[in-house]
Amino acid sequence: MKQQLSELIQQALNSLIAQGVLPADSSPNIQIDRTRDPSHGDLASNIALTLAKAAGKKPRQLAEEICAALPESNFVASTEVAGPGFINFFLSSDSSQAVVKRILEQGTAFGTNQDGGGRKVQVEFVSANPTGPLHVGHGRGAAVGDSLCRLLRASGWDVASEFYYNDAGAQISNLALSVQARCKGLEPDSEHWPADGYRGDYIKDVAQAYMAGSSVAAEDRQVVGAADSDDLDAIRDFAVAYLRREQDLDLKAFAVHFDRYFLESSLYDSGEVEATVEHLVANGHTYEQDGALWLRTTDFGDDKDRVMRKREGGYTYFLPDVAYHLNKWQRGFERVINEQGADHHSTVTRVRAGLQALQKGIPEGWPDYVLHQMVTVMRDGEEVKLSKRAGSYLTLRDLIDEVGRDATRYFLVARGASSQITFDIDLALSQSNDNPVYYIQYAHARVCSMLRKLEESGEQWQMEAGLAQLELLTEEHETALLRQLDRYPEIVAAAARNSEPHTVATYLRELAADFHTYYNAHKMLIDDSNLRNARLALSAAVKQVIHNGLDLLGVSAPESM
RNA sequence: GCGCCCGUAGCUCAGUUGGAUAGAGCAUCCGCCUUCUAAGCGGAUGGUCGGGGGUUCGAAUCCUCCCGGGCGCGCCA
Repeated sequence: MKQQLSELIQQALNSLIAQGVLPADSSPNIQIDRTRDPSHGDLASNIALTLAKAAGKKPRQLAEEICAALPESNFVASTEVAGPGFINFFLSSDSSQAVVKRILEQGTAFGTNQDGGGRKVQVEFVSANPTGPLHVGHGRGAAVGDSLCRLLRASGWDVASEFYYNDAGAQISNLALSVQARCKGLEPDSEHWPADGYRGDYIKDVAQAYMAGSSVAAEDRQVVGAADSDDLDAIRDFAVAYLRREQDLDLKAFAVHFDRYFLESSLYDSGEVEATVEHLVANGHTYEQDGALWLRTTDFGDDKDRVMRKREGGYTYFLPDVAYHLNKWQRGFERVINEQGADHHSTVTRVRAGLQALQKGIPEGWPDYVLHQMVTVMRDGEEVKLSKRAGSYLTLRDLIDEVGRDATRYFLVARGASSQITFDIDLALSQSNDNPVYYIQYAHARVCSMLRKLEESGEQWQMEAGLAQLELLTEEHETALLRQLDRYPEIVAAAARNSEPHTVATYLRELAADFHTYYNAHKMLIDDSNLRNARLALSAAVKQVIHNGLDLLGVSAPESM
């Protein structure tokens, strides 16, 4: 619709240029917005405001001339000049009602677009190390990242989701030592407890399973406990598998799927870490100091240089990070989005700098990052502290068990990633209006309920008849809904383009509100079958869009509540 | 001290990427169930968009300087 309007305006501008009203070199990008206020029409353009100066005319006068030059069109009912010089477009009722037909014909495909053009994009998210269960912060990453994948898929991208985890560094050593300590019967208070050990009770569970010779099957591996408290390698392998399985269960409960789990250790096994070092050295961006090997990342925008190889010989996490991203690039992902907690934001410039130092033609701003801020969890009016090493530990699965998957996902994805959020368990548990997800789902269930009710009375909703009678939808609440429905494809496209899934949640809240208002103002199961079929067609369209939108958020659309 | 994020109604947050009179939910107050699910609807109250400058036809939005909060600033990840 915007596209068509844009063409109309362009034609008008062309004829004004031909008349000499506008300078020949004026080629503005034509901006068209949806109006906030229906009295301003359906769409509006500020074109006259931006061109007024070049034309040497007052904006309103120029707007009048543009309106006069607009070609006839069957989808614009009228235009008017308003305010400082906006051109407001009122769509014909035919064209605004047609959205219902498009929705019902396209079904789940309505709202999708081809912006991605089949190009490959990779989304990396969660990427928690296997040192403990997933917490609410990971949940936010999972909700945002998975929704992002769904949005990109809906926008024509070839999406690959990936979970990267460190199974080679110091944290894993600490994990192994902690489990070993538990195997030997030590408690965290003991003087022999490992210095940076993990103190949580779940470590005891791991140790018990290991000593019992349990078999553990994770998404990407299977391990049997060796029951030998002196075999640290066996303990490590078992602990990693055990905690990986726990995370698998967390993610499954959250309905989040990954196409691939990428192990840091594989970068060592394949020699990619070593090759990356050699390449950086060969490029002359490194130097030795204090017995360590440094990369001069300050040449690429970092605020200080970074150590790649420690004095004692091992690599820092930074180097495998660079090797990993080179690996992504070489796999052909021209677009990569890393969804992470903002507490790791310092890696952004570092990784990009490392990639630039490789001189492989990787674009400067590659990859993209979506950083989510912290989640504070409240219970009984008090903050729940989430320390992995301390005792009390609220896991993502606890939360899902307590408040439900839909509410948890919705809450974590409904707000902009860059704002800190408070997850109030009591509020989420209250099953009241405080849970907007129910409000949206209820709108969906209401439509289902009406259709059921109609069938129970021996009637059927006739879609074709409804679509043939859309002209009957002239009530104010109906035109408001039509306007709202028409926005949906733009919402999806913008959310995917800007990596902002929360805008879909905001939109669905508004759509549901418009529907509830409509539902209360007008009766749909009426004797007049033409009007009934038309109203049910509109309602079914709302149902479809809510279904599609909730699916993008990973939230279910129940038929009854 | 340096870097990134944030500051919008009493509370939680939106704000269509610079547009017209700044919105929603919760809370408070007043109404609506013999009518398709009241997990709903209607109305009222509530704001110097943290503050000062600047950019322009036009700023919550962009620039700058302050104030306040969060997170980083390891040869941890």
